[in-house]
Amino acid sequence: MRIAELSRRTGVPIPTIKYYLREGLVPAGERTGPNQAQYGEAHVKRLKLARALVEVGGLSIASAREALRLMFSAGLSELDTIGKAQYAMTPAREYMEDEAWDEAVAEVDELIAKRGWRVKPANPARRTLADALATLRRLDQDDYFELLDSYAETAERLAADEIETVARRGDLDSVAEAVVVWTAVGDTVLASLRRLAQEDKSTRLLEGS
Amino acid sequence: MRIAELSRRTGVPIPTIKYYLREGLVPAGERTGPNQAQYGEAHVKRLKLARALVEVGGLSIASAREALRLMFSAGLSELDTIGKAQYAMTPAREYMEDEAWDEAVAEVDELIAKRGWRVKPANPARRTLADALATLRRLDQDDYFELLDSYAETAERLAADEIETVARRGDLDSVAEAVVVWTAVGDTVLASLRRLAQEDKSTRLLEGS
DNA sequence: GCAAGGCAGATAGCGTCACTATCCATAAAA
DNA sequence: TTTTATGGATAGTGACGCTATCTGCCTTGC
Repeated sequence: MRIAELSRRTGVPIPTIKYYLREGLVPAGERTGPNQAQYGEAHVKRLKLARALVEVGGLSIASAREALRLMFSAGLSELDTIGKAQYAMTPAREYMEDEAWDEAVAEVDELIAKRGWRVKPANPARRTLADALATLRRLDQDDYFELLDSYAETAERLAADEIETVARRGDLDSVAEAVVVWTAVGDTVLASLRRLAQEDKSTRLLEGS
Repeated sequence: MRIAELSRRTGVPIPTIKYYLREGLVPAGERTGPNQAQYGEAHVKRLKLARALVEVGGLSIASAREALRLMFSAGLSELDTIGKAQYAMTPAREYMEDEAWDEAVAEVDELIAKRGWRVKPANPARRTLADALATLRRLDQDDYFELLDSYAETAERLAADEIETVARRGDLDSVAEAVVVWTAVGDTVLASLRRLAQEDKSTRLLEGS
């Protein structure tokens, strides 16, 4: 198919497709002439995937490219490729390194140890979590920390369900795809559900008083 | 205190404080002359709060302003103000309205009904969730939907814990503050914990095979 | 009392990001 | 044979979150 059909099938405007091609989110089509190329189903899929990561998952173009690259990399049989794809999805940030930060880092390490989680030191989620906890401390939201165990418990159960479900898929390619998509879009799903449940609970609470 | 100390206390550069003042994220100081103003503890707190919403919560300046405005609004005794503050934190987006979208909207309604959640139709999380589910459908990630109940269950338990903890606070101002901060920063905490737990579970799974 | 520096407020500028528009030579479609 | 579409290159756009500069005034240290 040509670019117009690719655009129609995915809902992505042609100039945007060209941009994604330039940025390497979508591989080039098969050239059939100086100014002609053919695209296939793989391109449709890849384009939909790229859009989902950027639009729903909120990834930057650079992060999405990296995640997609790892996801489709040949050495995917090396098992840590999937983990690296996850890492690529956490954008780097600068952290304010004060006492609250040191404390938060220690707290994260402790939590991981307590849960017996086996997590590499390089996992960027460690820093992101520490930053969030440090922020809460700086805002004197101390009672939030009572909830941390409950959060961790919850996260663990979710992860168990997710990994179990995804492991039922046969091929590794398909597993890698699911991990990336579920991570990116799953954040949104979970956050939305949490907001809905919060509204319900607070409505009931206020009604009872 | 003057602006230099405000900057020192919060770690926010002076030009940025001036920008936030212009944008209404932080109220003006008390004027003591044509070009002098005094800031107090309230300004320190408000500034830290604004920074947290923008940096950790990822809110736009406009969303943060709205959330802060509602959070400190006089009519906070009207109970739905807190809910509105939540709504302000979900950025608006455009949705692709195809069959997958209609299906997803119905799915969300069904889920809410099944759970017995009392949620206003205006809650923007409904649309956000529908969009995420529609995206997963378009990517043929059908097995994800097996997890939805588990996600909803999880979200409900989390919300129950959160509301219970926050309700222990005495004054409504403090409750409103916690709701906004916990919503914004809590998303990050939960997402990070989920990633950490995922790495653990997948490490164990791969090791066993 | 007086120079040096800080301050509020206004205005303009900057850098990044994710597109979007234009142009060209060529190729396909009507 | 017009007309439209295409790939690739290059340049432009608009939003966003700051950041820099300027001006007239005030505070501070000597």
